[in-house]
Amino acid sequence: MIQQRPPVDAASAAHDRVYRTLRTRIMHGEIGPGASLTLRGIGREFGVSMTPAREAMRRLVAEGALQLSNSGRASTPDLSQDRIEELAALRALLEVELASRALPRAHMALIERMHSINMVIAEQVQKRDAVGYIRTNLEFHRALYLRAQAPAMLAMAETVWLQLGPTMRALYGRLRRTEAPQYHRLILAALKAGDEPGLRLAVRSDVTQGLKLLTR
Amino acid sequence: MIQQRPPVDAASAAHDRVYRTLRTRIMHGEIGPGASLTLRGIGREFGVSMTPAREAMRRLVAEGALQLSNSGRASTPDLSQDRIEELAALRALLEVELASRALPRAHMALIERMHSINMVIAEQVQKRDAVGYIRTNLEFHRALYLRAQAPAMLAMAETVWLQLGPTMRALYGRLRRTEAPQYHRLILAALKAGDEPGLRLAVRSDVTQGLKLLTR
DNA sequence: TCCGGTGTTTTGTGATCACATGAGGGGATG
DNA sequence: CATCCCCTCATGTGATCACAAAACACCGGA
Repeated sequence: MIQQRPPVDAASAAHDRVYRTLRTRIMHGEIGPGASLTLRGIGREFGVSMTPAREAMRRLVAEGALQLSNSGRASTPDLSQDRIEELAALRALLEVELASRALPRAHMALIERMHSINMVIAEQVQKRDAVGYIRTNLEFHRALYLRAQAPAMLAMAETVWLQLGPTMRALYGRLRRTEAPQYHRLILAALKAGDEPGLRLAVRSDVTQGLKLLTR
Repeated sequence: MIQQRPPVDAASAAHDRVYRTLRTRIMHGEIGPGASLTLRGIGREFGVSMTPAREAMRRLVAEGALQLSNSGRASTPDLSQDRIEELAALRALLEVELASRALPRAHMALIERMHSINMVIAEQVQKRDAVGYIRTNLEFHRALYLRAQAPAMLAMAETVWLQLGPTMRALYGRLRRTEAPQYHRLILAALKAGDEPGLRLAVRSDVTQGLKLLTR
């Protein structure tokens, strides 16, 4: 079966489509830690050959979304506790700064949108929808950080999210919670009040709370 | 010419060798901003086919070391001033934290080694060796940050170095300086004294000094 | 029942090729 | 002399194949 499908630009190229799909899957915790991916398997799923599958995989490995065994096998990372703590510290470092930069640009429309996103989070927590919870939680944070006008910094934060994706899934899957994240309310209150120290503290607390549930 | 060279592991694979060589070249400023790379050109230089050249290029693009035009052409990034400021802020954020974490583990042997590295920097500044200066300067910082025992954080800092590589070259190439970086002495003094606030300030100053020379 | 060896299958790596597209150059026209 | 157009060549993309090595399953012996 010889098919030459000529994509017009990189955004619609096969390797990019594979990359974006897998990236979203991993970031949202749809794949558990330690799961292994094969080039031919990916190619079969997406209806492409090994070449674009390999490029997508390499890209994900470069971002830390996948790790390679010594023989070239790729799998989602199974993070050690030290690594989890380090990535949480990175999240705190980057996201506190992003929130602080976004604060002067956060108007009422944004705060209202974040509030409505938070409502969706509450629903998903009640429905025990772990993947939906992770996705909407990231959406909440990203809505704020986009206002920071700092694309490189946001990209780094997303890379950390990506590395934590499978672990977050495993964590929240074990977790039995019924209430929405408490610190999101603090974030919204600090945003309304224009309280920068309060915002920094609220973001830092929100980011590190998940870690505390794991370490104990 | 059909040759099948079977590498035993990923570290000795052709694509990895190409990747590491290009990465070092970009990080050290051996390639100016805006220079374009072609798959066949890379393959010709390294004696490999387009396949490993493409994998190396994708990896470098994922790390921000290269940027893609809308038609898939890769070139070293020509950063806007906003982006340069953002990356400098990221360096400050990450490296201050790395230095702070390394401080309790910085023994006399490390400080002496950093001092001798600083001597080499002084020589290279006098010889107007821009590439050597960048390389040795990074070695100075990395020697310290390795003690922080935070591999993910160090990897992020190196990613920022990588993105700034070509721009740094262009910057220091225009720069006419005769003395070694002043803030390195402050860093060493703070390390000897165990002075954490002083160390944070010294690292932040050292990281952001290059930016100031550009913005004015 | 558990362990080691052997043959088979799966998997990653790299080379090569066809194809469409974009870039660059040369010439004609204003 | 500048500008637009067309043609050619170079370049990225994706498919396919050969090969080696790792993983796996199976089986016999202790």
